[in-house]
Amino acid sequence: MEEKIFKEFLEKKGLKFTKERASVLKEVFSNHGHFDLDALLIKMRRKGIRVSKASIYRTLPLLLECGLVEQVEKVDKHAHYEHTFGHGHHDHLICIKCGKVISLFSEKLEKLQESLCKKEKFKCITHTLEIRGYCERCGSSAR
Amino acid sequence: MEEKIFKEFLEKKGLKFTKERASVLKEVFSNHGHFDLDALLIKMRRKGIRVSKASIYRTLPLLLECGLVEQVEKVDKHAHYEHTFGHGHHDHLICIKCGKVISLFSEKLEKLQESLCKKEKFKCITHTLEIRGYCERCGSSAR
DNA sequence: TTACATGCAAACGGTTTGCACCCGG
DNA sequence: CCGGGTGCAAACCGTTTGCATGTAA
Repeated sequence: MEEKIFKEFLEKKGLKFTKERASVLKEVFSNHGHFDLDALLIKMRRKGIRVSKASIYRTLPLLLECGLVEQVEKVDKHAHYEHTFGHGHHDHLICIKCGKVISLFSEKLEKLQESLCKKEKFKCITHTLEIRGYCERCGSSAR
Repeated sequence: MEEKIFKEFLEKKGLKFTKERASVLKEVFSNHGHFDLDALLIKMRRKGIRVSKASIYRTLPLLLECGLVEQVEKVDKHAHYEHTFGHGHHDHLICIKCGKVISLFSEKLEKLQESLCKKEKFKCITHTLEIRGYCERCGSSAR
């Protein structure tokens, strides 16, 4: 369970599992799909959970560091995230019209990337593949 | 030649080919490799070329739009760019230690992406693959 | 001549930080 | 009790913009 992973991670670093961190974690895992920081805050406020924006900003890097959350780039100008638990690494198709994000994972793609890194003697840690274009719905009406 | 492409692009949009735009274009194409806006400005100042930061900020989107420049994401917190003329689209390996950017292009990778898009009925316009890790030099000394 | 561009400096807006108080271990 | 955490508001800083002036076509 994600809470256990997070707790152990914090403990290992001599950090505390506070109620604020617990609620951010819980909220992040309560929906699938990507989110941005403001949306997260708003949803938490609606549920009556009190956390400051600063705490969310301070918690997210920890979640990234322990691998429970990944960053999705370039949806718009702020950072977007999504939790990884239960689906692991994957890539994204981002619709430049409606903003929809389609996740996909391709074993073949991962393998190919690995071999490209090997060719360059590059030690791959993470990667991000983002394909921008029009989703099925927007594709037909696209200019 | 890139200047011709840019001129035609501007003309088509009813915009002007000013000396500021010309010098930004020239500077962008005077070195290979990626750059950020401040570095570009500093280099231009050193050469005695006077352009305001605002003009560079206003010129770069045009260069992106006409495909002469592409954006490289996530090197650090500001936007990085590179011109595409003479090498076309390619992907990046970014060293998270020294910041080195290795460009690579793989036909196989492009084909694979295309077929993934087709499967999702997604009309691909652009894509970005960025692999972060350690380059050969930093890989050995990495913690 | 007349849009469109430029330079400057001010405004923006997402993210980070300093600080006084709080609390998990 | 102590060292890390929180909330708040201010500071940051890259990017955008308003405006008076300049200039390509």
